[in-house]
Amino acid sequence: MIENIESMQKAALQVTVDIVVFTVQDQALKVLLIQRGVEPFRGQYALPGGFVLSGETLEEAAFRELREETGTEIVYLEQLYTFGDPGRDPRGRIVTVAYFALVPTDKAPLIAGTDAASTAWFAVSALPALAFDHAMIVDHAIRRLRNKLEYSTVGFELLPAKFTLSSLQSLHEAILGKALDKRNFRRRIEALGLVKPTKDMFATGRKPARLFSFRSRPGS
Amino acid sequence: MIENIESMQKAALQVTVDIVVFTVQDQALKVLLIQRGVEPFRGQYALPGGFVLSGETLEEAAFRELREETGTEIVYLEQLYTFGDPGRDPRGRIVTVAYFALVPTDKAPLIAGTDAASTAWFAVSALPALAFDHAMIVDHAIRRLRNKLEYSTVGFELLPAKFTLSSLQSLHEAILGKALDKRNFRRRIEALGLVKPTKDMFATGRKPARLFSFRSRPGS
DNA sequence: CCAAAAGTGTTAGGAGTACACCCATGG
DNA sequence: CCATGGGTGTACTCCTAACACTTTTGG
Repeated sequence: MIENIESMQKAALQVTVDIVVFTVQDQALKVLLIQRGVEPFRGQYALPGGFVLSGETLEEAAFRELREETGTEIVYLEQLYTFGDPGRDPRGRIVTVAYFALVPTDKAPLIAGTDAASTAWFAVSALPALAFDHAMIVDHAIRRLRNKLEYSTVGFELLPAKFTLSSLQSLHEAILGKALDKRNFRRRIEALGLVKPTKDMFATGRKPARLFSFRSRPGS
Repeated sequence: MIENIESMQKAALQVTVDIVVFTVQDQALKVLLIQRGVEPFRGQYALPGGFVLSGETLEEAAFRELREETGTEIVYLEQLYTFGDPGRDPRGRIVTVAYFALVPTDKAPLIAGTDAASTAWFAVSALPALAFDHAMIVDHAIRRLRNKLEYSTVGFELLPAKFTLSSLQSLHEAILGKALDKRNFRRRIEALGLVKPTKDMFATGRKPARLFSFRSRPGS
């Protein structure tokens, strides 16, 4: 730790949070981006984010920026990694704490945005050029999300309260970018015990599908 | 991202790095701590660390602080988590990027320290009270280390260039804090293919033990 | 010859993967 | 009646975990 005020001053830096917000729409994993209205990188897309205020935690800053910039209702937020190379921002030394967030498909706003020129969802398979080092941040976030899906339950948060197993499967397929075996998928989900059948059916295609919901706590 | 200089200034914070340095000595997982010479928390132990300078990356800051404060030769460094709650440091708003590091047993200095009052290794099972929120940071680091040991090769870095399988096993046991089955452990290590036998034997106890070394690249 | 650590195989259970057919419904 | 997505079971492989005895050496 530091031993005197002088070196503390010397080291004062800017701290931001940037959030990689994911949702799944039309069978594709998508990221929320904002088109910048000012230099640098004017006109290019960037992650939502902004400076951390003195009285708030890093998480609070992330929530606040999302609210202000996109009006998005987040259901999951997790710290990702901190990027702090000098030169990552042409305006000066800025350290950013990156988060990743999930929004349920049915709550993902098509547009919003208060202080940002324009916000839009982009499929991760077709991202535009990104400002700063945001391409690297998005890349980290995608890897983390895919990774977590294999050993945890992250991703469940992207669905509405009641859902079919087929929709859960296609959600996983969209995130992972590959097809999954139906029987193995259902067996694994059942073994996790995090989901329970409801009385309701969903009548979309031909045969009605059972709707499931999340079990809040483990145990029956 | 931010849109004007004014709010940038408003948000200027202090950024530090803190490093949880692990080694294994005497069958115990240990952490390097420094006794603070100044207020706040004067006399209490804290993690090595300090402020990030304007021209260096976060990693470089971590390496520099370790060199300056402890003279320790690190073989592994990984970013852990960023802690930034207001109030975590009584001197003001300080965001710290925590790292965890590993030092080989044979290179862990018993003492060192240039600008710190006194440095010492503490077994994680018997830590003193720590300054700031450092207890929480150490806790995160231990969980991460134990976790990584089960699905990766982190921890190998703690051994000298040539080592016996028994010493590798007791290293793992010290980190995990539990006993492992000798045959299963050897089978798993062999399956990983990261280790190869050398011609040398080690004659400590009664029956001499084969010395192994790391294979730098996968393949024969 | 004995104490102490080195070294070595087999079996059982669980998790993941590959694979194909019948069912219920709306049009 | 048929097209469409819903729903189900079995066999194989691989990884993990439990478990005990023989070998080599120094004293």
